[in-house]
Amino acid sequence: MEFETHLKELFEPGLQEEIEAHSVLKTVKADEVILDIGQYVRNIPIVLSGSIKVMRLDEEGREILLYYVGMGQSCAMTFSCCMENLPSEIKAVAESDVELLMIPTRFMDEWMMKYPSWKSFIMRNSRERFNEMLRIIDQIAFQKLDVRLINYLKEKSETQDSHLLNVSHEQIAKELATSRVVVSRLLKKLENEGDLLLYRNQIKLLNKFYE
DNA sequence: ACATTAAGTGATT
DNA sequence: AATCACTTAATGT
Repeated sequence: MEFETHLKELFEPGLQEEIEAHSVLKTVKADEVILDIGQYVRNIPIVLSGSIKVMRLDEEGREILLYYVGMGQSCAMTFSCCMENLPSEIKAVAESDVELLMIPTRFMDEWMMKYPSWKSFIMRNSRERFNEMLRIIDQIAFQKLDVRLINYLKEKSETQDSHLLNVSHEQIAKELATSRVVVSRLLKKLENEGDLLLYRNQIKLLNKFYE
């Protein structure tokens, strides 16, 4: 099974033996709940095949997708939960049929000290997760600002009754409560898409902008 | 020619 | 998205 080959690249020999000795292989069918909110984490899962979706519930009990955990990855939330022995804040469901390697949480501390590769595995996972969620948040926030900027420009051209706006990126940033760099990037994107032209202290809105 | 300010970019968090 | 650090372009003196 590719479980062996995959782990050999990831962990040093001593740790591989420990994993084999202490972990339990578990297979989960698609749509099966692996970890529910409020449950205590007893095992650190490592996904060998398939993928898991991790979500949380909002006030109305609707499910919000946080991220997917794919092969060779582990769930970052379980790390923090099991360290402090706190109940899970998240719900994990098998997206497809999944093969999991379940490692009892009691090995966390010990392996952390003993095996550099375990530590970097945990670190890498946390970082990947963090970056992925950051990207999602940025996309949502970015779209909001994108719309706000476009509305701002439309309003401005209306009140000034002109397609040529005399305004600096810095001024716009101030009005939209953001940074100049962000405005510059957004405007640059609009320029590349052919919606407007940029000059120093001036922005020319093209016909395409109003479509 | 030199200083100052606006805008562009890449990398990081 | 925000911030930093740095570059490049435009303007003013």
